[in-house]
Amino acid sequence: MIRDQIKQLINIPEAQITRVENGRFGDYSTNIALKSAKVQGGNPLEAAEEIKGKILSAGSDLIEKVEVAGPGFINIFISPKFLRYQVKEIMILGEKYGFVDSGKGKKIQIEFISANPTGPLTLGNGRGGFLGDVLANVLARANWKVEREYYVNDSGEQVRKLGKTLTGEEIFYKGDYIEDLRKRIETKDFQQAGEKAAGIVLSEMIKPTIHGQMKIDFDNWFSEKSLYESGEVEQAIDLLNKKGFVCEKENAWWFKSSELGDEKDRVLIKADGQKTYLASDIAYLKNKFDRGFDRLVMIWGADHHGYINRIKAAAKALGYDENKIDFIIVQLARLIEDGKEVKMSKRAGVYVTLDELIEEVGADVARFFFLTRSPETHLNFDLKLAKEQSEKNPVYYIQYAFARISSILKKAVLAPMGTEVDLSVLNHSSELALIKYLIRLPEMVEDSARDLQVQRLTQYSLDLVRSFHKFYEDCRVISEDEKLSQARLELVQATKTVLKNTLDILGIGAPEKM
RNA sequence: GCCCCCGUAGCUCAAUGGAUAGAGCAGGACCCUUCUAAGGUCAAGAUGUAGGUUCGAUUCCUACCGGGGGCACCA
Repeated sequence: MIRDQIKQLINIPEAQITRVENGRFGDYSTNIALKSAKVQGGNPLEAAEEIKGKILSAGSDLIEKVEVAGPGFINIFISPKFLRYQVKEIMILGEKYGFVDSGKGKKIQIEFISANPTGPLTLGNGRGGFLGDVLANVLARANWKVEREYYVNDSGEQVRKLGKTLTGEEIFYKGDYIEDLRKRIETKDFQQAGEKAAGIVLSEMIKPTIHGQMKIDFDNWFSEKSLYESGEVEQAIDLLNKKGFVCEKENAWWFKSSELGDEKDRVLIKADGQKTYLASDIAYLKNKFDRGFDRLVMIWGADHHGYINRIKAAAKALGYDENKIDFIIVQLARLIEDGKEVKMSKRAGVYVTLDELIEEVGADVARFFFLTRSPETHLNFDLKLAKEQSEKNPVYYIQYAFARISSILKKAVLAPMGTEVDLSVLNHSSELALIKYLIRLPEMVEDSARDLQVQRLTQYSLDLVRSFHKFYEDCRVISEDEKLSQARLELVQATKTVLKNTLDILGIGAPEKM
């Protein structure tokens, strides 16, 4: 990676090399002189000049020039020669271009969606769902061994409520699917009815939406019920008890989580003998750690944020490192209709399902829509507007570039295999600018795997494609000039590779024709 | 009352403490006898308010004003 190569030239481990957006200040920049002057005293400009000298004396062909600017920035310009060489590199690596090794083969699990099997998936599930899927793709490219897991809450109160809704004892859920389930389930036992219905909802509603519409493949569907059947819930409570974190109060059994950073203690076993959701969740947490993951990612809706301290407390109580857990809280989506907010409620039957959304705008647009937004922002969702705007969506802008590329390559007569194409004729500013975007992919993967911010990748895909469109406008690829044509075709081919790899990470289709 | 998140252009969103705050949509002016005009070029347009830390703040801290969510022997 280029950042690492520059870092080696500077030879200061703590130096941060950042990519510069504005070409005037070079391609990469470091503020190490400003930082070190702050710590050690002295003039940052002098320190910067010293480092500049160090870089230049290394004589690397990576460097075009180095400038000291402003209060003490060191700006580094990459040489065209090096950029052209990167095109070759992309051609050689192909679909492997953009893989990095920051994960070092360690095991990570991402648990996401995990919606209760009591009804269809809705908007909010889309947000966490696409995020989790893309995160998994990114981490896999950063050499993490990734598992995608869906936790199925097929036990507990919500299943009983579903059962009661079906037997007519009490109405908790509404919607056409409830009528449908009622016809198919004969039993008057609400427990049985609930379990049977949950199974149907999972296999006939949730899974088809996830596989068929969202294009997500989970490695595991983990059943909450199985934790009860295997005795793991009991064992987890026993273990907590042995460690002294359980006490009895008012006929219920409590987890003394307040001793471990939670605001208050939490019930594990209710006075009526029922175990709470937290009890099985602690067993689930233990199960995850025991499976040997080096890192756990949990993607939850904002309504679960208060749960973080409980799970951290449980991790501590059981003797696990709570810092191995990354909680990602995605804010809820608000449904807007005719300019006004409509409160979504599964119980009242007011919601937009993911199936509806994807049918209206398509899977690619739906994905991109959610992925461009950082998880912590509150998003407004207007289905009507989404429908209108899907015609003019950024996804089409991106896919159009891919189609253009494919069209050029189809038309071109490529030099025979093994012919050495001379890229030194690539000198146009649009050509070099495009290469600068191509070589960012490995950085994007490394950064996103580190901070789990995947909206960066959608932004990148737009920047990359904009740069290509500009190149297309400025530089005719297939022309009389045979040498130039071949060089540009190579650049177009490299662009296709990088764009395809980027779209693969995002899970968005790359059409040859539009 | 306490805790978490958000407030950026008319609208929807970006921006590891950096330099001139970026896009798309909507609106304005241009560019097709040329590899896909679902494209390109130009102009216009924004950090809720008040302080603080810093060489430097959309970003960190404090207060305030708006909006969302959470504070169960629910999940």
